[in-house]
Amino acid sequence: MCAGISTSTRSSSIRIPDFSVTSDPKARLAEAYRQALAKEAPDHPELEVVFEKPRQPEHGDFACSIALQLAKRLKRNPRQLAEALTSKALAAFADFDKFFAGYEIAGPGFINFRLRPEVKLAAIRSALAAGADWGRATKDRPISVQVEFVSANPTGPLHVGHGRQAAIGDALAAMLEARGDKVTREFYYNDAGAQIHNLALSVQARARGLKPGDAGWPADGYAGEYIEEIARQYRGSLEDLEAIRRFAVDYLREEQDIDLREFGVKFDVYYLESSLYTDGKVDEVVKALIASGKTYEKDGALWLRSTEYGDDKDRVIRKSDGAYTYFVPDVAYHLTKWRRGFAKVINVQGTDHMGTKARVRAGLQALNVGVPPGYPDYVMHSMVRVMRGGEEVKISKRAGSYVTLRDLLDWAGRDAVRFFLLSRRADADFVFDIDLARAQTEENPVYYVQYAHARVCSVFGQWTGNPAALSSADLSRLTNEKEFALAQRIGEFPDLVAEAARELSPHSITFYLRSLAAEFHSYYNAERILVDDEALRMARLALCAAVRQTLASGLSLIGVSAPEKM
RNA sequence: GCGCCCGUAGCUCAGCGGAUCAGAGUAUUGGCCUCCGAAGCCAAGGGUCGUGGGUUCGAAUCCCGCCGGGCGCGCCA
Repeated sequence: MCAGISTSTRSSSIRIPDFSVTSDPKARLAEAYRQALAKEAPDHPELEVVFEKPRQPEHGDFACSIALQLAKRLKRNPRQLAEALTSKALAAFADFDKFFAGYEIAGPGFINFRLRPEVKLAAIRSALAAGADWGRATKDRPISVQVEFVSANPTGPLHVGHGRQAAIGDALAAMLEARGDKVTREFYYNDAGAQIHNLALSVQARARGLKPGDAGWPADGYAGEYIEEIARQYRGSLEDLEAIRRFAVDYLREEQDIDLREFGVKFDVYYLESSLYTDGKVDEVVKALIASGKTYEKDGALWLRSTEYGDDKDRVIRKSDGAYTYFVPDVAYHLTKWRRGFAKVINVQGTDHMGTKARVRAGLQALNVGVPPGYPDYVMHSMVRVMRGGEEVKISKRAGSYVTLRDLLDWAGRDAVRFFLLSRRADADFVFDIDLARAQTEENPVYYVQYAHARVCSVFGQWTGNPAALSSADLSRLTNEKEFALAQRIGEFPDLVAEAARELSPHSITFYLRSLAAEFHSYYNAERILVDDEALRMARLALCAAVRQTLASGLSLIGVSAPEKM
């Protein structure tokens, strides 16, 4: 929210203009127009006043099309309405001139506003004052949010899809934290059930000298090379399947942890599916579902009428052989999330788990314990294809049937992999070009952003002044358009983070960083920073310091390093 | 067959609560280092936004059909 309060004391020096304005002029403007609209058109409360930054700079800094929307409903001339709304709105906006250089009614009825340059430049002070907290916000009443991601079965190495999830989930968590919520990162292990049984059988078979395809090899056995490694290192009895299972699961969990550490992802909670059985939570859910009256017996199995809660078909709870389906622990697990007090839960999953969304929500609704209908949220991401040398890579030796996260890290490194995996919308198909990610000298977007940061650092490395003095630099010495644009871009950062967090779209951070880096590179080539004129030099250094802070803060949100040298 | 998602420049992709939306990067071509890092900058060419309708003064954006692609649709997890 717009705090609207400037806590900084007015400087006594008359040489320094007032840059301490922290009110959000856009919010003020929108509010003024909302009130004007309420007077002009009380019958149309559905109309929303939105100010946006026009694509083309000549259309000003903020633009609004409310007059056009209203004209349609009132069947009146949009330009006249724009004038009428504006005169009402500005009459109520006493210090308009303090923020804005002017406005115009353009085209069919757009209202365009131009900020005063010093308002744009004020972002520089804000960024410097905030330091590492730039872009962050605090909430009076933070909510408890859980982001569940990766959640790979301990049946093999992590694949590229898990990598995408790790990048997305960790960035989402960081963004939500930055906006003031309390975030828990959680990993759920499906360490019970048939797949784990297959894993144990596969390791046992390998240990007995069998290979995939041999007579006696388990029907759904795992063929990857890692099975052989596990079998080689297992020292216990080959008859003790339970011991083999435990060994294999521990081995693979450890291996996954190593990859995640290298990727820079840490989890607060690891939740084991098996604990849901040992704690009795699975039984509890079954009883609760039966008590709900929404179950029925058919063909020897127990079913839930999940279609009554938006699922596309009813689900089996207990199979005719007496065992529960995976549906039950899934619901039990999500019930624990609700009971653990997570007001908001975001599950990051691949689109191959599309079906679980309706199922889990339906199961929670059937329990009738007050869980909201849209709980939990899902961010579904599509699959990753890997290209190398102009060809698609489909398998790795180690995993057998898929490319691993480790392959990606070995080929391109953490920063490039993170940045790349976040440079697409989650639900967009994604082709990971290894050759591009490896390119250290050319067209690599990661280096483009990191280079901007290193460049700023390099400038500061050649300057011997006192950094503390930057905060009192005379910003009115900044007078060219590139400087205004850069400052304005910096000023957008907090809103951008808030918006990306709300929309659950970490990719917009990477796009923002590219724009910011581009504007800085352009500025750097056009103007010299370390000029002889000391006041101008200080002002430009202050701008550079704000750029550096914004790049560092943005990169940190997506888990990419901000190097001082490259 | 049903459900969800996706078709935007040669390639990889933004934009998609309509308007001021035809964009970025890359590739191609041509310029810029005696000067803070050329991993950079400046400029040019390149697309009837899959397709056909509809709503609208106005559609890449909303609605419907079709074509093409992905993922689901198990008493597997």
